[in-house]
Amino acid sequence: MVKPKQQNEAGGAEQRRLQMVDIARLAGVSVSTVSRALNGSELVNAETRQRVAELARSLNYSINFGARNLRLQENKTVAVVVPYDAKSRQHISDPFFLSIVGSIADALTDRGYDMLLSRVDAEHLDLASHWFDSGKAIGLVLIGQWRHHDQLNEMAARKLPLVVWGGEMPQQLYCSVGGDNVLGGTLATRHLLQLGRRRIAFVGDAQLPEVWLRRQGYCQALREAGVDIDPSLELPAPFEPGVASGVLRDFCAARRDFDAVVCCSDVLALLTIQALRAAGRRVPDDVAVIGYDDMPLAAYCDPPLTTVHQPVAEAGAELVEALLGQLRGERAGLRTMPVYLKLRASAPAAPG
Amino acid sequence: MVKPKQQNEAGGAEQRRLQMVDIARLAGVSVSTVSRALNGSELVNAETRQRVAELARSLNYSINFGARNLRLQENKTVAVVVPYDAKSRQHISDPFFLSIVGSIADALTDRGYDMLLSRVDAEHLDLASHWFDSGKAIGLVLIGQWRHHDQLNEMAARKLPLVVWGGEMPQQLYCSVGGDNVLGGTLATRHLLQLGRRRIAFVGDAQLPEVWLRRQGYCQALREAGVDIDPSLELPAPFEPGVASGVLRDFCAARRDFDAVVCCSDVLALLTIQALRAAGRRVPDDVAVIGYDDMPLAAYCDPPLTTVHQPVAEAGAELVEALLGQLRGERAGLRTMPVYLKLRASAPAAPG
DNA sequence: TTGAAAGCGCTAACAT
DNA sequence: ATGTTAGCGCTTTCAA
Repeated sequence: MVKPKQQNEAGGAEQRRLQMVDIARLAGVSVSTVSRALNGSELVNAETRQRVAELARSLNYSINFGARNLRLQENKTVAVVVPYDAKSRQHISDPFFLSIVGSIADALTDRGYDMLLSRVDAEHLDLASHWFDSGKAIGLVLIGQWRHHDQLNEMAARKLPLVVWGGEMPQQLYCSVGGDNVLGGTLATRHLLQLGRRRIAFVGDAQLPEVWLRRQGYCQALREAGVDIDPSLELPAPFEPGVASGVLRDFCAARRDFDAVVCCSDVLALLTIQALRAAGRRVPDDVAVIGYDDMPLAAYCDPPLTTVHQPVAEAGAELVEALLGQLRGERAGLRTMPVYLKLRASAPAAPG
Repeated sequence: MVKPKQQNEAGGAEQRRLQMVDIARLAGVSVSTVSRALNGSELVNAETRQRVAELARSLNYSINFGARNLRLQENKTVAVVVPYDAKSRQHISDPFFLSIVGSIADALTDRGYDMLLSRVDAEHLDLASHWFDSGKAIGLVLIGQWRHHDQLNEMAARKLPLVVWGGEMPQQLYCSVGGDNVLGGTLATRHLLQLGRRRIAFVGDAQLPEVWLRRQGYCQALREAGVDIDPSLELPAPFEPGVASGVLRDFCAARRDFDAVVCCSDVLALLTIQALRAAGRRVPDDVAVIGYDDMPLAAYCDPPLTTVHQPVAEAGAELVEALLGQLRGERAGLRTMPVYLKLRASAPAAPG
């Protein structure tokens, strides 16, 4: 026989956690009746139901979900995983990712799900599958594809319930939800062209699918306008401020032959503005700058950022719906959400 | 008899999840042996242990933690709860809170715990106890006290394993971990006084314990310097940018009789700078501004923010240690961590 | 060294 | 309308 250790025996801080059998005894009914009452079953006498419910509430009893889930073979927990760069030991602190997480939290709560939040080395996204394999979560939401489209495809092939925030890539087997990155890149670039700028730099690491797509949009807008694409104006800065800051300063110190910049995040835009000023150039007069994400702070920087607005609030709901759809057995589709350009002072509406 | 529904029968997307009995059958041993092998028990033959472990790994088997926890009466999940303002429907998007959450996530992961993240109405912090009552989490970390010191005290009285990020208040029964708010307020104010400023405004909602303590520090520094405290220079702006922005613009439009501002967050500092500029005043020449938190972006604003640095990275570890200590039965103590002033351009080192 | 069996807290089929 | 009972996947005592 077994006598598992009671949790808090050490400090005696805690009395044994209440369970159904306690409520049953106090109410003078069987455990099944308590279970039924608490689950609002019609099978139990209304008066009894009332009495049991009140007793439970007054004693602060709340059902043991571990046991319930085991019995029911169900689980209402979703793992949300934020990749981080293990090499640079930099944690993702970009406000955009954090906003997305918040938005997912809301969407899950609305639907009665719990959210397990964790980080994973961006080089081993597949380690995230452990949440599912161990039964701790019924599915995964991954924030960003990073450099491992391949791993994500393998995870999908393994039939892992998975949704990724990111862009649509060729040969993609996994379900993704993301903003329209190509459009975002185009809108930003087109606006700068309309301002009369012709030497437009692009800041972002095109190894990342989302950035790669934005770059497509950037190139497309340049071609439309008959402006030559100059690869030397492309700066592969990572999202981490610590690294990007140096890269940008070097670039701005070395070159003055550009009059606008498209950045792949608002934080990068901020860093770019700093670097430009350090190099003695004015924003937006000498160089217009456009960010990406429209983070809450974007309106409050100086100058306020013109930026591509991403639908953060809707994103959480979309991601969660996509995951739950998959669990219902629906085909895992891709979803691209609209984005728009938010005009502010860093690249104003009127030329000059 | 019972036949619980299998999870993914609908789409047929998923095969039955592997369990110990499957491994046992394939390895030609009993379930107990598999259990022992996987837990590295000395009781099982080294060769068998090896074989079972390899089999499990090759099949991507991973133990069902729900069942294990039920059997063992243990749980390695901690709930982290971020309050939000239900009235204004504003979610906390302050980078500082999100950084703290990240730091807690790391600390929990290091110690082998999982993190359940959720939000709660700041008016009903006590609802967070549901995570514990339901057995979903062994304890709670709450980010901020907000206006409900009382509720937190009640939760502690109920013997809920709870740690709160926040300040030390009189009559406090619950365990808190926080930066030294009084010191932070003092350091900021003292620095402004050293710059020769005498009319120093204070921006923050003193109904919140942390802000209240910072205000103590502010008042103390003023008294030290023999400067009168002018209550009309105290502006009770909330942390939500949407609301605070308007309040600050009105204030800066109406008054020019101040030459410095102590803000209770970096976001508030940013908003203050915006409002000052809109009113035609220069930062730091006309008005020096000091923020609070030292969020990652603080160095990259314009001007870069002089701010009170909070020990975010250490905070996660402290919070988690405090919680685990409580679970071990140790006295729930209060912990105040050092802060320091990070000098940047919004209130520079040298006067004038 | 291994297996059989009990039981963690809960739900539901089956009895009454 | 309520009680009895089996069993969800696991660990561990007990027996061999």
